[in-house]
Amino acid sequence: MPLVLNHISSELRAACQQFIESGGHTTQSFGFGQVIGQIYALLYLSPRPMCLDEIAEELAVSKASVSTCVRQLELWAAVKHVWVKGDRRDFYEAETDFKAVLRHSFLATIRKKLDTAAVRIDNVNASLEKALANGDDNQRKEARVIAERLQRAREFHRKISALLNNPLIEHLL
Amino acid sequence: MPLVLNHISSELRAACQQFIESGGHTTQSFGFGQVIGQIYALLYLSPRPMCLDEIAEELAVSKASVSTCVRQLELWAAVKHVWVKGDRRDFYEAETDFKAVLRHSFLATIRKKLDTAAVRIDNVNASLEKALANGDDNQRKEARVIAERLQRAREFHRKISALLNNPLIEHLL
DNA sequence: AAAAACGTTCAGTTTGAACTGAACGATGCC
DNA sequence: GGCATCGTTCAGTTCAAACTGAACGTTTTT
Repeated sequence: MPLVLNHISSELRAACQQFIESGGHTTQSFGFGQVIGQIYALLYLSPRPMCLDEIAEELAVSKASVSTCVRQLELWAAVKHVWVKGDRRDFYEAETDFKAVLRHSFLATIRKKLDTAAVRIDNVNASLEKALANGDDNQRKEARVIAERLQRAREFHRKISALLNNPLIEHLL
Repeated sequence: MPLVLNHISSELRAACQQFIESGGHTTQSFGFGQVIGQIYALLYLSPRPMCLDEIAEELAVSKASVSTCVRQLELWAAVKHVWVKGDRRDFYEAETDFKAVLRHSFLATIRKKLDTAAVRIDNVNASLEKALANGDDNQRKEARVIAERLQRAREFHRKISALLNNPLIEHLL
């Protein structure tokens, strides 16, 4: 059992496992799986880079999960690929700059969701214009009221996007 | 069929349904169900308060879902209870102040998740102190390194909490 | 060239949460 | 008092996403 955390005291090992479990719980509560948080927490505590098999064995999960999750973490810039000379296995270590991780993962995810929502609202607007053009007077009046509300929703959406892209936020961290 | 949106033109009705569907998709992508977003979108567009049965019929979902989701929306201050005199049914209308909704729903949810994460990290710290007290020299050295990393994680957590509670954010909206 | 090691992929399973349908208690109506 | 209406609750179902196990292609080793 080449467990990375094996040589440390049992109390410390328990603390690390709690931390890893906590990381898994956190990511799961945000809609990403729990394995992804466990992997990041493990790499964050590990004194040296780890390869897929080590991670899988340490966390007792399948290597398939580790493969996909590590790729996702790499997309988020949460882990970095590390080459160990003389070893063709892929080693990974955690990005300890939380701000960078947050920027590439959480905020990026929210931005993406908001963007798809914006596209959908645009489609609504298209339908709305047809309604404004075609209906009779009473219908146009109704349409104008709803158009106004949709306009407000769109404006709010714009404000949220601006807030997420505001560099001030990262300054506050 | 006492559908609220029935008297409007078919084009406008299509636009509303798209908007409702979009709302459902948005809330679902954030981990709340899709019904909750559909209900809010429907009430947001509705010119008059609606009762549970009307909502259920309009969205073609069970009244049980509407009951629980409306209660959740009420917790978030996203919908308001409205009494119609001479009618003992519960009517609801949408809170159109998006900032208030965001404050009570999304941000509150994130704060809550972060708090539970903090509690878990505190537990880790407790285990860590035992490790620092008990082990031999080498183990204490290891523990100090990990303790430092946990300290950084905790510090970052504190910053995030501060950011979420920073009134400046709501100012930016 | 054969075999072993490594990472990826994909179909299948598991799991957890959303959603439903039916039963229930409460409240107003006749 | 009997009956209908309304909202809630809870066990059961459905459904989607996470996760797994096995197969595959590629690269290295002997």
